[in-house]
Amino acid sequence: MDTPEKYQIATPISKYEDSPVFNYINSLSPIKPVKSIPTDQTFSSLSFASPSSVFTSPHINPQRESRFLRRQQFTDPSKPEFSRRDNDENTSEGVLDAVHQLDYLDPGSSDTGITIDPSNKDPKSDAGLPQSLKYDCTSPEDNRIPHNDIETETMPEVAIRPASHVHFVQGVSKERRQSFEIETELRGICQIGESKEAAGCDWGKLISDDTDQLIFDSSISKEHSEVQDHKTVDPGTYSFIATVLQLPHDEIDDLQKSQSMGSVDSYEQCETEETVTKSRDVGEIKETDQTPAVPSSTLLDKLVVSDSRAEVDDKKGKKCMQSSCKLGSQQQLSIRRRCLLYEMTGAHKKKLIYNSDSGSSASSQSDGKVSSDEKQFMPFKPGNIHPSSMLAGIGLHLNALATTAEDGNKVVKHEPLASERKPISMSRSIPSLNSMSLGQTPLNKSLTPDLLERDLVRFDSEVQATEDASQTSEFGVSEEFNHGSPKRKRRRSEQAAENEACKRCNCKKSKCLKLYCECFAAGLYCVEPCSCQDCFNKPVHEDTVLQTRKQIESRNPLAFAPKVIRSSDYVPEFGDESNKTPASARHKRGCNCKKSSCLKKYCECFQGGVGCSISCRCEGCKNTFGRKDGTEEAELDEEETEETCDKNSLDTSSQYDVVLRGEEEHSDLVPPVTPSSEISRPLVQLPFTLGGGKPPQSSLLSVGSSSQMYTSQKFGPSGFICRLPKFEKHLEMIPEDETPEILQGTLAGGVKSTSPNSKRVSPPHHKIGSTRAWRSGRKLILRSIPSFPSLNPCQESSDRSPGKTQ
DNA sequence: GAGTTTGAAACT
DNA sequence: CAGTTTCAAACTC
Repeated sequence: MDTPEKYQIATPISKYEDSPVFNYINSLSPIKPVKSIPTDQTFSSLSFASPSSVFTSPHINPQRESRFLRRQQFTDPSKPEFSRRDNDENTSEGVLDAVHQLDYLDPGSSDTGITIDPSNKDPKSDAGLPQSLKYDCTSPEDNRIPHNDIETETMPEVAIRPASHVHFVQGVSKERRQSFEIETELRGICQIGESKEAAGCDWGKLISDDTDQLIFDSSISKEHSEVQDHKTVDPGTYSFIATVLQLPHDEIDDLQKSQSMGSVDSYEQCETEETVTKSRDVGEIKETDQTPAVPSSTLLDKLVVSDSRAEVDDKKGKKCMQSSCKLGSQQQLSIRRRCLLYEMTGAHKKKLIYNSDSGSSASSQSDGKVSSDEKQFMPFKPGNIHPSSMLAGIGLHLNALATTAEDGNKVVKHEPLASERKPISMSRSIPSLNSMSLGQTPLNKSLTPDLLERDLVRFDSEVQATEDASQTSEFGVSEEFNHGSPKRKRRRSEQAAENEACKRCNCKKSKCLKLYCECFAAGLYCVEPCSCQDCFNKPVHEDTVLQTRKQIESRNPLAFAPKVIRSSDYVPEFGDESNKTPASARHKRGCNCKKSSCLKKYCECFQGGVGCSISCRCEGCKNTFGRKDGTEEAELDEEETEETCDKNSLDTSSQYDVVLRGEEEHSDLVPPVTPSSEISRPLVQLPFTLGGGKPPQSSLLSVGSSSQMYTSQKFGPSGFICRLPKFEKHLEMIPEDETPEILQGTLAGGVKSTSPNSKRVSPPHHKIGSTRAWRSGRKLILRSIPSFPSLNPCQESSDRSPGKTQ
């Protein structure tokens, strides 16, 4: 083992050295290069920029870097790929990966006795790297010197990154696919390095590098002042770094704690502690820098952190496991992961799941228990529902999201309402956790789809808010950002409840066994209030209902999925609930309105409180929530979709700038979005048809497909691009989740802003790593992406369906 | 509450 | 995949 590891280690190092970055560093003076900052041009270059160019012109990169870095950071969670992509870039990720790897190794190693490694690492890392990191964060000035050195190194890396980013975006899906392998390799390398004590050093370097990069980025993005960089460094970066650095600490702490604690409890504690530590870091960061951008960045960071955390948690969890009892079965580990993830996203989700599964009772659980319960439960249900999957599910079913997002509070409320109606439980059939999570969740869940559609937006926003809150809380930052107004949530929930309560069908010929029937479509049994005739949608005819459902699903797996899809994760940044507005959601299929101008409930988009998207084939769209052209809702009123398109085309250049801005601005941006603000919106339109067709698996769609769907949706709307223009102007921020996707989509799709009217530009349904998509937080979208597809070619649109690119 | 309009769902 | 029919909600009166 050791020998090979050493070799590997060497390789990584060599990579770094070999990497253009290194050369770069060597050639360049370490001093901050530069931050020439952001010239929008860079963006253009970015879009076009080939990696090589990047290498050649570090300066340019730096500019990008700031933004990109942030983005990357945001994306980081998902990014393992990035790291892989560019080994050089890996610094931050690499660290994380290393940590993960360590964790991974740990379990196995633990048996072998390797377990020691982690401890070793931790101490080292703590002593060496972490401190340095903290140092940096706290006192940038002091650190400067080191930073400078580091920066020099990072610079090159950063420069590289931009290119990688572009590629990444485009080829995310592919990369993700491959990312596994790459990650494994990287991890292996990192692990090796770590395993060696050199790892400690490496770690330190890595961390320092990361920090530097981050700092650098921030500095670049914000200002020329290099020194300030330290101060200004994005909280996010800090947090990110901190998280990275913390990992070791956390691990150590966790180990200690876990040892003291024991099994599950230790887990929780570990997590909490981690969160605390993170929060601390965050706090430090905040203290150091609280630039306006901070909030957003912090949020992003949080997201990222959360991701990292998830990883860390996993690690910790594993460690805890080992230390405690070695509960150690992989299952347990998986459970923990899940738990962690859930926690990250928010307990509410967990609750929802519970609720759905167990029924109302579960949902009612007091918060106090919830945590424990959740964890316990989590394993069961979700088992299927992996966090990612959950998200996916959520994405699929807004309903589910709504319910989940809302958490116990809402859930409780809703359930009663729903309770009246019995959801059609596919459970028996089962398999279905997946299905459940995906489309069918609604059934189990008391929540009616109606709510979903109608209230989805609300819920979504709420959910996001809750998620944010949860995340923030974890970080400790929540206070600042959390604005989540429980009140609003409650209102929404109540409203939703009302809606549900009111829901009833009036079917006469369909026997309530077709999607015409709202009850059936919602996965609910008809109830008294329904005035349907010859209704078969009753528990008595359960078999019939289930069969029918299956048939329908076989035709269209997403038939029972919520029609309105929310961007899911996009977590509104600080309390901007405004972001949560319905706008964030999109109708999965899009409407086909011709006479209603999408201003009446005939329009499903309008009904769902979401704006029309590219996927819509509506004519004369005036959807107040957002036009299909991409105009954001608020703006929508004006219509002129075409204009938007034109703008888009024009914007391309400007977009770049905007995009860049997004990073910082978005923080500020916090779009006050009215409900209409689509910023938050995911743009997503579900391509729905995964491949134009319907995925074969009906109920099974579930997780996998669902997740995919979800992601794809996000990506899907190539039209997205069209919106960009406005976005740029109005919203610069885009949820990370979306952004990457969007970017991908845009890149891949090449945007076809050209035909706003074009009725549906079929979004590429790529299913990029679904899991990641929801994950974290938001990333700023690089709006910079020019509408021109031309860029795409570089980017490997190949990943994405070529169709999009057009 | 009846009739009309509308667009999704279902069918061919 | 496109066109048509069926259906039930949304809307109007």
